[in-house]
Amino acid sequence: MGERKIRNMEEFASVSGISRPTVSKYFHDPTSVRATTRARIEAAIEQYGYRPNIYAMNQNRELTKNIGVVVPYLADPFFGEIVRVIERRCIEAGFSPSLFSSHGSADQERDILDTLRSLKPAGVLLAPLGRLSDRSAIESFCRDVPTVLFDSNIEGMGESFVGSDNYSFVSQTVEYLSRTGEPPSFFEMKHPANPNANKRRRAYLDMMERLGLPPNVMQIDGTGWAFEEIGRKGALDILNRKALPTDTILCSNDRLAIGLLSACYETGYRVGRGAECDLRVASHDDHPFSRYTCPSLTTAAHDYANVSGHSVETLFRLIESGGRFKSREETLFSAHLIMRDSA
Amino acid sequence: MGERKIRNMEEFASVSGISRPTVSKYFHDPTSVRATTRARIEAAIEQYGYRPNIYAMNQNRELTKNIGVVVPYLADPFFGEIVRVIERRCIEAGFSPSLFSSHGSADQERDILDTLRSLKPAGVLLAPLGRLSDRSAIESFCRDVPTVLFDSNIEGMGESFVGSDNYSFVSQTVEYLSRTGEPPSFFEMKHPANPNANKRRRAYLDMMERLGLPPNVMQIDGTGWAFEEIGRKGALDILNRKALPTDTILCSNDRLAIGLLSACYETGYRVGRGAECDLRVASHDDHPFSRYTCPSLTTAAHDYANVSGHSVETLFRLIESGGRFKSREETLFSAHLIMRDSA
DNA sequence: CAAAATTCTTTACGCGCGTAAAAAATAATT
DNA sequence: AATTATTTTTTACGCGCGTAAAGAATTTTG
Repeated sequence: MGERKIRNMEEFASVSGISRPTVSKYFHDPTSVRATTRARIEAAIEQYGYRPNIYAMNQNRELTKNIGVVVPYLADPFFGEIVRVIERRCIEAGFSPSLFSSHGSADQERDILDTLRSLKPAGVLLAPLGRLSDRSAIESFCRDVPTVLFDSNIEGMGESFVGSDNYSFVSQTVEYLSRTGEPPSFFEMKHPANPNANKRRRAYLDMMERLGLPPNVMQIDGTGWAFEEIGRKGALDILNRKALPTDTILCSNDRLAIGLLSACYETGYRVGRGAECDLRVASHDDHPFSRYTCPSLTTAAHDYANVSGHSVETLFRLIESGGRFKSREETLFSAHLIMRDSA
Repeated sequence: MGERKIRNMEEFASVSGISRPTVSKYFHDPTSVRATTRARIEAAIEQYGYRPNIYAMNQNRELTKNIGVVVPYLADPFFGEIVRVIERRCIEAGFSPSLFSSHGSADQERDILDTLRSLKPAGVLLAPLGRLSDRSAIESFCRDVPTVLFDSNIEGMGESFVGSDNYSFVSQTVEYLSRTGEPPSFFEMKHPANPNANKRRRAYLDMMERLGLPPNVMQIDGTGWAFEEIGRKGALDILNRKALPTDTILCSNDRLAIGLLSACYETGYRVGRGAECDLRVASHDDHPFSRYTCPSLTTAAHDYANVSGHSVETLFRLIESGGRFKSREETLFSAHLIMRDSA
């Protein structure tokens, strides 16, 4: 690598001794040219370090090799992990993932979709904000761009949804908690932004009814994505008022639970399943930090690998099918219980 | 918005009643055309929803309006927050930020730089992996693309570095801890990936010497970016061996501290500054979760706003200066102590 | 109101690459 | 070796836009 600088494909073709259309074909799909030709091209790439101009490449192509990945909140390590897997798979499959975070704002989400449209991506993996999302913006986007929703479902939008089965989360935690101690009260935000939260509440109520137990839902105030702080404030309020209905709390999600556990620690409530403990706490998501709470958090874990893996596979199938499925697919993966020390 | 679909700038120019070169000029800089012309173009944009093809736009332009943002580890909420601020500022200034995460891998970092090169960005904000980074890859990249390093410095690379003053972190925590109780031992990884870690150790040793106190450094095993787990394992080892040299521990960073606190909780060590406590723990970074550890973590906080803000401003200045500064700038922001319950 | 300054239109070319079609070269098959 | 199948070369055009130059239109200035 070094020599003189190659300016364009024409020049590269001439120094590699292959015609430009063949070189172009190679960059579109290396296996589409004869092995000996491929070797010569690759030797020249090695030597001159040439890469085609991606802007010129994409300007005519109706479908680029770009894949858009949109998450609601990047500072949440949960999405950080999901993104890592998705990115890797996209690159392995020869796509260029572009990553976007709505940062909890519907305006940003809309802007991102606008930007994505002009990137002409082959497909998009979209984890929408949820309740706050601009439905019509997403709807119109999904009409134009092959889109797979993940994490948060919005009925009818996108060609497919891949996520976790909220019922399986809650049924496992409720079953476990009520089998091993007092039945749980449910701890959640009054106005959750994420549709999964509503599914979880309904699953809780359903499970409690099925088990013949009295349900109890604590709904705390707060808006936005600072779930830990919301959970902490809400929990402090309840604990200080000594308004705990049971000695077992099931949180809608781990980030609320992290806040709640910090409130318990501050107010001296001992959390765990030992005899000396005041309170059991369990939750859902298996947030990367839930291992490090005090005590470590018993929770129902997403099938991370399958959710991210299947999202990507579905999008690849969608792209190969020309951007449309016959009917909208919904795939839900079951959770599995992670027994730790908090319950 | 609606009408018929506009295919290109030619068509858009004709429906808006303005010539194409003028329209092109407008999209390059709206203030460069007369107000009345601007109004007519903007009315047409509103009506037809046209956006120029970004690939065609960028194909000739030597400098695009793209800005690359590279962080070492996106699942770390610290970087999630930084990225949020940076993105917003870039967009406000009319740039299109593209976000990349090395996910802790030097190979990925190199690939990202390769990709970025072909994106022809106006500039790049790079938070390198540190010790693991492929120095020569970064060096050659910085020669070709105007780059501002942030968070982790690599001597001599990029036109500028913006980060936090590690000495100010450590001097504040050491001073505070040794003033209010036993002087601290230092808790860190034996082979830290991040250059800040080495600066912090040296600052610790320096401070202790200055205060005339005996230093004590505990170096734990472990590689990679799973700092919490590394911290937990290392702490468990020390606690179980009852090998704590002092009752005060200063962690190199919050993620290690989070693991250490979880180990303390597991093994029954009470952390805090009360008389009933066994141990004080403090740390550095003010990680978004350090507020929610048990007990909440006393730590030295990055000047988040200034680090991210000044990084962006510096890059803008660099771009305006044609991509080169006369001499390499280094800007360090001081930390401030956040007193919480752990020490 | 005329002259000067600014802005816009017309015309034209080029960027780097995709891609189609026909001819030529190479490889596989009999 | 001759035929056939596959791959490559040659030639040529177009994509959507940037941009330069010269002239026309508009606005500002004196």
